[in-house]
Amino acid sequence: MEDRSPGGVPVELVLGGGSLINQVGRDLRTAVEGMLAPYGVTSQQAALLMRAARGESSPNRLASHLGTDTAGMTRLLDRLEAKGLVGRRRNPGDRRSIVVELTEEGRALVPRLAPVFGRASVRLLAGFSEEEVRGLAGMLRRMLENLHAAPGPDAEGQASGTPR
Amino acid sequence: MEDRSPGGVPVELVLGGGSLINQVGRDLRTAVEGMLAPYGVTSQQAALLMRAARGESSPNRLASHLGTDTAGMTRLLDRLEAKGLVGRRRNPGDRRSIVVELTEEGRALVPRLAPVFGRASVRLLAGFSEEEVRGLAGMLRRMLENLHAAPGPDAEGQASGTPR
DNA sequence: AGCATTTCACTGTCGTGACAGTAAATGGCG
DNA sequence: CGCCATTTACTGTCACGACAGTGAAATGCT
Repeated sequence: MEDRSPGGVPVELVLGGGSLINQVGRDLRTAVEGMLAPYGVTSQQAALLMRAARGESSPNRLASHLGTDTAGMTRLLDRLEAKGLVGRRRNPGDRRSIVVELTEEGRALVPRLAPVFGRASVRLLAGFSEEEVRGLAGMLRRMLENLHAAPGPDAEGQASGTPR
Repeated sequence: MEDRSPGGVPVELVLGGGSLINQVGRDLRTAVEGMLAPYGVTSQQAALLMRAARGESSPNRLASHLGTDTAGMTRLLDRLEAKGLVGRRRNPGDRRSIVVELTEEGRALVPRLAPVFGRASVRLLAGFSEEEVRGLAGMLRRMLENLHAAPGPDAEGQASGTPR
């Protein structure tokens, strides 16, 4: 399809863990983590707390929003439970599943976390116009779609409805 | 709920591990790893082999290119050494440091790895114009600079007119 | 109803990042 | 020349992310 000459593609965007995209992601994560340190939570943990505070209570669904799988969720919840920020409860309607609940302490922490992500955004995107940010977000979503599309070199066809 | 920070910045670009940037980075990594599976190496390992083949032989410098630190490098080299793809040698000029050398097997693998990254690039950027790719790369670099710039909790006077 | 299939959370394992701390080797400097 | 700060690779620890496999519960099918 409208493909591009492989030679023109900057491979450093993709190269291993040193890829630009991964580099930005990691540094961003590290920066956020530094800002969250005073609250004793990591960026994943903060993200989970904020999601859960908004009503998402199933590990399964939380996992998809947080970019991990249920295995990772189990341990993430373990750590948060150990910190006394969340609790697990059996779902009476479906006894296979679990209800994630914030503790008082967890609930109290949430309002302090959101601003951190806001400040991180501002810092990350300093000097970016709104249009650039929109363009960036759009490209990121397109890349995500490209990756989720057919794994073969001849990626094609693939309606919408990304699984995540 | 406040989903945007001042300036209309979408917080989901930054939110925890579910951030768009991290998501793309991780999915890209996973995709590349799938393509590399036949060769029995991960994307980091492949990236290291390619770098080392180009003459970079100091763990210290390799680490910076691969987006990790010397601690990560030590273990990465451990794994590659265990696979028989690289060898370590003491640097006679500076006995603190190490020279990373590809084994025959490692050297033989390198030519097969590069095309994988090329194909991954093509797939990731399917439908992108060259101009978009340039813009994307530029924005990624600017974000990197922003992150490295102001480590303070109070974003150093960048755009958005943060008062000092 | 009875059985196969799915779904869910969980456990085990591997590969990475980030950070702290260490020992050996260098280099500068009085 | 001897002392000290720095550099280099390494070890220990924690938090993830991906994948495979498990047991229990819910669903679907016959």
